[in-house]
Amino acid sequence: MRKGEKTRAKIMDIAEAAILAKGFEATSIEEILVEADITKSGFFYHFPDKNALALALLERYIEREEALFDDLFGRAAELHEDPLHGFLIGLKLFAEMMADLPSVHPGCLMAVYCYNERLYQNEIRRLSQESALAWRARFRETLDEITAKYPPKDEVDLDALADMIASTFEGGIALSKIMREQRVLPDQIMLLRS
Amino acid sequence: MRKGEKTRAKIMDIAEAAILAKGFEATSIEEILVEADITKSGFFYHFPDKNALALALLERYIEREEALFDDLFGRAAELHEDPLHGFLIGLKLFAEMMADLPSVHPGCLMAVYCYNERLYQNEIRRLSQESALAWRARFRETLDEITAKYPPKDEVDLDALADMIASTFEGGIALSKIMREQRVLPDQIMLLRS
DNA sequence: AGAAAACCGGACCCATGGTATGGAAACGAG
DNA sequence: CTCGTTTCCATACCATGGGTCCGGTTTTCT
Repeated sequence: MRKGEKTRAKIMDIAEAAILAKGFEATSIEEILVEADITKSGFFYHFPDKNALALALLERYIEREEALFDDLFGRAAELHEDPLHGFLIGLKLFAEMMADLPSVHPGCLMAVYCYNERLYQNEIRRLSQESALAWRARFRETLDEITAKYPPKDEVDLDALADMIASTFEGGIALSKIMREQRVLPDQIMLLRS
Repeated sequence: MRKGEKTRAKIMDIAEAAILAKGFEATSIEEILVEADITKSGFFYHFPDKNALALALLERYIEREEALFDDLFGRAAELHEDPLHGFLIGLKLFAEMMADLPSVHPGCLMAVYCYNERLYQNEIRRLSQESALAWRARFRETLDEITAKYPPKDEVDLDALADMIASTFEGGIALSKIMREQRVLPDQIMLLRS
């Protein structure tokens, strides 16, 4: 029982790195087998097909990201009582984390899939959409707290503002990758703070 | 000479739509042949391989986008003498255009390629990077004009600010696609104006 | 010890990208 | 009208990669 999960995790680690680096279809099962030192049968024992792998990766990715942000903004909230300042600290922590990456951000799995969307993967599309809505809800909550204390001068669509945060991440990651400049993403996050 | 270019354009039109909808690798040459009503030989007469098609598409895409923005912000600048207001009008025009699309934005080719980057496509990576730098330069120029007239209160990195515009587009497009909500992109652009 | 879990081996199928060759229409310039 | 170039078509073929099948073997847990 334990061994199987270890192999499964190994496959997923290798696959995730390769997929973020090269794209989903460009990552062959064959190369995963070689790196994981298993056989084709071994792979298909864990995953019925490549899509199942993609789905499992997405699920794990979303879980991890949410855990990361829970931790990050949780710590930030502890550091500062005020919701606005807590939020700003959280963003700063995140920007620093991104700036500390060994190279440019490896990429967002959701974006990879959204730009590779094959029709038959509707489960993946659903999960992505659901996750994006969760992000909106998460930041919306924070924004509600903030605006309760600091009413904005003029009317703003809080949902759109919440989306702006996730959008900045996605855009920053994409631009970072395209320009091959690591600074872009953290810069964008810091700009968002203003 | 003329016939050939027509066929070539036809192939590219079909391919672009399919690639934006499904991704690069998910778009088979076969389906393009069927839709364009040509044979395999016909295809490979125009493009040595699939990568050449990808490259040609990217080149055309970048040209079109630049022409579009030249036109958009050119018209906006004519409408208003002031650089800041001209710029804001340009953004609004763009947001309206995006909101008027029949469905969600089909996607950005650069993003598709950046999330599908195979090692051997360095020409594509180079072109994307170059184009992104051109966007930065373009908006940087506008920002220079604006800040010359309206000096910002506090120090800002104008390059990062210029990147923010492209980043908002990329992020907005990605989120639009992921959430399958058309409003997201224009909303983000309008938010950028503030 | 014995059942279940976690693989290995290898043969096989099919879709897809790509090559090679030998032509046949279509078209433009002289 | 003709001749060469451009623009394709037809067919056969190859390699790679996803995926199936199935029988066997080792590991692990109870």
